[in-house]
Amino acid sequence: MRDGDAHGAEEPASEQQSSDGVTIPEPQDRAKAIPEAAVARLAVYLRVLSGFAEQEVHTVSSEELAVAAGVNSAKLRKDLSYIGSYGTRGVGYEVAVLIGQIERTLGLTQQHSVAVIGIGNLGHALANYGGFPSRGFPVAALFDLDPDLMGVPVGGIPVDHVDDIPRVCAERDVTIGAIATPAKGAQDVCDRLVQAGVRCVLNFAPVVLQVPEEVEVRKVDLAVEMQILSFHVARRSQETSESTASGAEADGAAQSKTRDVNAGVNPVDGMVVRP
Amino acid sequence: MRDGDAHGAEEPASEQQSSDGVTIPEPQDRAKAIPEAAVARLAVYLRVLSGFAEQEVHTVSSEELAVAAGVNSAKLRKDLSYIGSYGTRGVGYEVAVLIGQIERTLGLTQQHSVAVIGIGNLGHALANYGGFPSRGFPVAALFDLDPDLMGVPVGGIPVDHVDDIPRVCAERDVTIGAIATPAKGAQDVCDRLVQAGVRCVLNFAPVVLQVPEEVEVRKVDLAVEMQILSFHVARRSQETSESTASGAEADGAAQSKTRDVNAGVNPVDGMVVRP
DNA sequence: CACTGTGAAAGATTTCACAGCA
DNA sequence: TGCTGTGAAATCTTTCACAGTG
Repeated sequence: MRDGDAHGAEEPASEQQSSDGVTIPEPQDRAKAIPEAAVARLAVYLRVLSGFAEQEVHTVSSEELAVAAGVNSAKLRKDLSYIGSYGTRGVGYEVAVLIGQIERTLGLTQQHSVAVIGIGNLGHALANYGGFPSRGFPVAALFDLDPDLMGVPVGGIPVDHVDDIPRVCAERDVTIGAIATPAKGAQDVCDRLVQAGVRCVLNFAPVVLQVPEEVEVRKVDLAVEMQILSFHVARRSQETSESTASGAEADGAAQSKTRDVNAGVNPVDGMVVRP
Repeated sequence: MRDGDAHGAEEPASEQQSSDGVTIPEPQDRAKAIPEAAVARLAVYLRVLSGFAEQEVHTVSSEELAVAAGVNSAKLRKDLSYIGSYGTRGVGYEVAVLIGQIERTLGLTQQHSVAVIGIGNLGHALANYGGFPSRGFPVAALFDLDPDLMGVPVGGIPVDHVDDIPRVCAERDVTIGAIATPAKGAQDVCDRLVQAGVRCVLNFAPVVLQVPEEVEVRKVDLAVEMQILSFHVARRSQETSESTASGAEADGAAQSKTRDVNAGVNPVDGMVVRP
């Protein structure tokens, strides 16, 4: 679920409509027409497709791609239909074409420089995360409060003071800020980022950030994820009642050791690099 | 969001219905009746409420709580209505009561031991994350492949080898596994966790895990979050067209330095502890 | 009177199922 | 024939708006 996004107000929406009142997917508002939920999945498809490309797989059917991405094929086809018709009936999709189109749709053709604020464990992990640069998100700036960290290079980039956020972000053309500070400092850091013209924030701090409506915030909250899992544990143990025949045994196909399809996925994406 | 969840099949749903065919919210399936989306938000309300409790605020209205949590008050009231009627009309909610009821609903009255697999930067961050133990998720076991790490304590817990997952998880009664390994190892680690009886997985590796249907997986994927942000940047810069009067200036109330409401939220939740 | 709790409407997302094309 | 692309139905989620209550 979703998942977790945190922006209150909606933009005034200057709906582009054809004169007869029916919204048609013209180039201009094609982007606007894609459901939020589908966008999130497109990013997943992109990763899976990269895996296929690496294994020299050139064509996939909606069914294959759907299984690899963990969704059903109808949903996948509908999602892809939002970005256009790039499949071949009776055959499937060309991996390279689909990658290109999804990248275009997600705006990945241009680079987005990232600033990481809060260089603790998580900040280190983010600064070193191989998946970012390789996917068009170079980490361009690091910030912290700790005087001992100033100038210390982490993942090749020297740490600056949070007071320099406006200057440094402007200089290095930062478009995304990743807030990995403790809760207390998060809103303050966020305000500085907004001042500096950053319009996209990825918030790891356990706080609901207050931002002007033109700023997009996405929140990653570990405690919340845990609690959602906890809810499901609780719900299950509560279902001690009937162990329905069909429910008892696993789906056979589902459990299998290290499935081929994802086995070699994008090695550059290794999550963790030790300091 | 939202967020992002990743479980394919649904359970066969042995719907409890009253004999006349209308589903009534009996204690048994009360949990089942709560929409997935509402569960995620309940966890957020819980955090905000903890903040209020700490500031010695004993009563909140739906409006206050909604603002602090970044949702609208109608949604908040509906969400709370799923867990029961604990408000007082004309007054609001008692903070302590609400905290208790949400905790009960989310199954937080019992502890859930967590195992972290993959002790790199992210693993360190997770092992040291103060928000877990304080919220009923003690980190009880750490695993890695690296021989140099075996027995080394991280956040007070010695690292074990991934081969010992079944034994150690059973011994320490682990219910949640947090996979912070590189992509390659993730499915293998996941399989071992499932073998060990773990039914809840928080997956940070950029892979779609294949699991039996009784296992719940939640995925946190940084690259995907970035790409969603990228999409919104792209959409906006595409909207170079009309700069609608209302859209140009910020919402006044929204932007304000370090809002009171969240200023002192749960200090124990500090995201990052330096090694 | 102020605020909760909730049916019912509106909107968004998912699923179905099949027409249509290579 | 096999698979895509997509209207239409089903389902889930949000919002509205107001009756009901301490």
